[in-house]
Amino acid sequence: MAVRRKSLSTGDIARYCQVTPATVVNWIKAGKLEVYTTPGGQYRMDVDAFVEFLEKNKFPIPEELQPSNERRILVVDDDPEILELATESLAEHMPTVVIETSQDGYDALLKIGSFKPHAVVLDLMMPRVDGAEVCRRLRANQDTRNIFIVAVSGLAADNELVRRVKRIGVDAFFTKPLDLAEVAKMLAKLLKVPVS
Amino acid sequence: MAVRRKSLSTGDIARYCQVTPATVVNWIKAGKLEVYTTPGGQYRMDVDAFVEFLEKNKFPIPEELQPSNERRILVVDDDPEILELATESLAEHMPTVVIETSQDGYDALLKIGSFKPHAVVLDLMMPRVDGAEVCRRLRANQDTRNIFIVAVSGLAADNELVRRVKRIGVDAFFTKPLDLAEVAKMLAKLLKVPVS
DNA sequence: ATCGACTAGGGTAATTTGGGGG
DNA sequence: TATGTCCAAATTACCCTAGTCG
Repeated sequence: MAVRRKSLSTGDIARYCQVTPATVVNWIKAGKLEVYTTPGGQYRMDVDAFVEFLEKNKFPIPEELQPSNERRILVVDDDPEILELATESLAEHMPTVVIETSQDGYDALLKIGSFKPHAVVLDLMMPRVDGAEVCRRLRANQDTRNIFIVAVSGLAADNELVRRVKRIGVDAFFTKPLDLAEVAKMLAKLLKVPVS
Repeated sequence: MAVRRKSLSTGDIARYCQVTPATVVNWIKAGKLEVYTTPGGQYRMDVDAFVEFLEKNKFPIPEELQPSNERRILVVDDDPEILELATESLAEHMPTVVIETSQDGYDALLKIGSFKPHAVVLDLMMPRVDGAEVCRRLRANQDTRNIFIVAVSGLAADNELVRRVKRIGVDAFFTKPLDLAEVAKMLAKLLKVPVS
């Protein structure tokens, strides 16, 4: 089940059902879909209602909509020591999640594509890769825009890079040195998993 | 933009089985095909279920429905015009492969992770991302080291960047302007697919 | 006679295209 | 600016029924 997403647009539904958005609108106008509209006049559908609809019509249910408790987190930092500490701490606080790591931005992007994490803990100061740009790309990309981004930086909160990242819209921001218990708490809250 | 369909209509099935759509509907009504219906009342069949059906009935399985034989190519270039030209040309020369595109290095890395191409056509001169570094990372990573890399550059072959890339070990190198027929020939050879 | 597949027609569904506003 | 969405009209594809063929 998509963690972040609670409502779907016509485009989302269209992709899931392998039809065009126009067709979805037809369904809505024919009263076949239980939707509501935003003040701006756009249709939204509840994920649960959509899954129910899929089941009723024997549609194949996409993997990310199927109930599953697995949560995946990718931790990115170029310092292997921090990486290990963070991983251990997060694993201890959230025993149910699967954690992977990357030491640089290139590997992180590759892993995001294949590992499909629900959340990324991202050190913005990566060598040779622009952390803010990575955030922007993740938000711009259809397949990755629902990934929670927890940004980490050694810089102060009023730094230009940091401001840029916040404008992009990360879900949390921490400064080094990291309070790993706090990071774990935030991740647990975002992913709705138990924390210990 | 050869994108793989995940669901089939009666017309699609009819073409594959060399019968008329009406006959396919008969099969469906006789319960021989496992389908679902859109809210509008049109039949859809899952590709996997269809392949299973074909196997059970000893039908020959069309190339493009065999995921195991599927060959995927990712084309990366920041110039959308070149991207389109290249994609069209490659698709024409190698009708059986699936082609995806990226306009920049960040997206390329994400796509390599998720799309898992068998070959990458990589313009080395990407904005904000070091093309040679991407090559190096692909070669260093266990999951990506077997991806064929076809490097492309506007620079002459004795340039420093080019020498660096060649040292890393790409599978082919082309200079712009591209001879797309030659690129297709090389890719076909690397991937062992028929070329037309 | 029966069965499975094709044909033809009317009605419906889905896609395509282009334009406009958030 | 770029993306996603909404709408409407035109086009293509599909469903159903009844009838035909072998």
